[in-house]
Amino acid sequence: MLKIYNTLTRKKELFQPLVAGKVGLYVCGMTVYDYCHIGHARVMVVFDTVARYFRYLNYELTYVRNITDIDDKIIKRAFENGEEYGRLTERFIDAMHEDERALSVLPPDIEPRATQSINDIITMIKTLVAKELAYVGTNGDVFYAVNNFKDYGQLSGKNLDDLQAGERVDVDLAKRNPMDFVLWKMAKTNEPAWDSPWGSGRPGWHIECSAMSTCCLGNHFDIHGGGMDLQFPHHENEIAQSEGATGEKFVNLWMHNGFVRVDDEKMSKSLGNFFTVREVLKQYQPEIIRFFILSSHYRSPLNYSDEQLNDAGTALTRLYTALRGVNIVADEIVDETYKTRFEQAMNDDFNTPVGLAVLFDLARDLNKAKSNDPEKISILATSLRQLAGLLGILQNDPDAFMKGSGDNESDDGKIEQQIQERLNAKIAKEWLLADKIRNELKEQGVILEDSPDGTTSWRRD
RNA sequence: GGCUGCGUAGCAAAAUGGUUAUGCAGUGGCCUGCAAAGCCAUCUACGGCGGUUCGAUUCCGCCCGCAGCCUCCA
Repeated sequence: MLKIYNTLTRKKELFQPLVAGKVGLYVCGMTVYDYCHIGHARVMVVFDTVARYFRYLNYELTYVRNITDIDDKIIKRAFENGEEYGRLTERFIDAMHEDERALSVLPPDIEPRATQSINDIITMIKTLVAKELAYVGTNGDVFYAVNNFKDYGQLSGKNLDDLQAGERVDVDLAKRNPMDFVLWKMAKTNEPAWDSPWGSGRPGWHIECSAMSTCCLGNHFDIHGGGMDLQFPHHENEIAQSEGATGEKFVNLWMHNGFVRVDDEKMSKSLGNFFTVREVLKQYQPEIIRFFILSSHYRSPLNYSDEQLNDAGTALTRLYTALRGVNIVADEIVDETYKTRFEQAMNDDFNTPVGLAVLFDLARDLNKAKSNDPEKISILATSLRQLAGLLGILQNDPDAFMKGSGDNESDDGKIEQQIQERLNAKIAKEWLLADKIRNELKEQGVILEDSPDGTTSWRRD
């Protein structure tokens, strides 16, 4: 039985789909004016893992993740670059998809874009205006009137009276209430704009997600997710907009993932302490990043450091070492005990660290079977690979993983050649020469492992 | 000021009212020409103070510390 932590109730709840056997999942995606950083990678990997698990449980899943391709920062960046904003967003959407593929993140079923949803957005704003939940401010922008939505604050546990509006940012005098937020923003000269009943402008940030999610999944759907920082005001505002417009409950279950931190501080664009995915990929294999992300629970903070990434690499190598040289049989059944343990972990709010612990136990069993119980090797290896597949790891060829990527093949050839020389030295019992070759390779980050049958395998450290 | 959440061994990270997490690192052993990998064994824990309980790291209260949100942010 799958249990998921619901931010709305602050409790783990038994997951009950609105329609038996089906799940609608909406996740707030990226604003595309820069490369994805590790924090974005966490959202992608976490919800990809959630999606994989729903499918594994045989749910018919519709996974929607939007792209914010128009907003103030995009306009600003495009202006700075002297670039047309649409070109800028196309570039970064492509880059995002590249990063995604690298991290074995499967594409969502629907990837709606704000600029392609303008009609739906305008329709929703019209409804809100008609219901007096929205009004035109003194500057012509359309605002949402938070005072007229009685449940405002239900998700974040905030009380309108307790919020200190204006403490950190100037209150916009065009609004009736400082907490009111913009639905439609009037365009300045030369800004991208769309026609609307309120004049030429563009949608506010929050409204696009309300419009796109209800369009793709219906007025009322199962799960909405995103980063912790979106809880307030973004998701709170989405609830106000959607429930205000449709009169129906918006979302049953809210999932929020924790932040990636650097030196115990949130990784964010505004702090400038972020590492982009492509930057990190130069140093670490993509699977190591994925493993690193899944090694902590999705709601916990995740501290980014070289030490952590190196540990993740070592740990992953242990799993691949267990699989090395073992023949995986495609139609072999998965071991029931491990399968049950793994499912119990995942059923408990997607507890991937425990899931990984199960994989390590499995790997140890497999290593033992190699010397004790050859008949079990096949089922254990297959189980390891299949269960790991639910996390999107361990699907590569073990040798390919351990020999690393990105290095050219002539290097590999040279290494093989030196290994052969060392094997000859070993046969001649010239231990000094053999050790010298091994040390030289070690200097280059190549570790040799002799096996009992007289062959030598190697991996990159 | 208001609202969340967190504090576990050298590091990372889970679960749990009484019994082994797991990975890395350390120590001892097996294996090996020596290593590496692997296997076996083993040392380091639950921020502080009270309360509930036969028993609390686990539940409750208070305190201390940390992070996040209350502006855009995944």
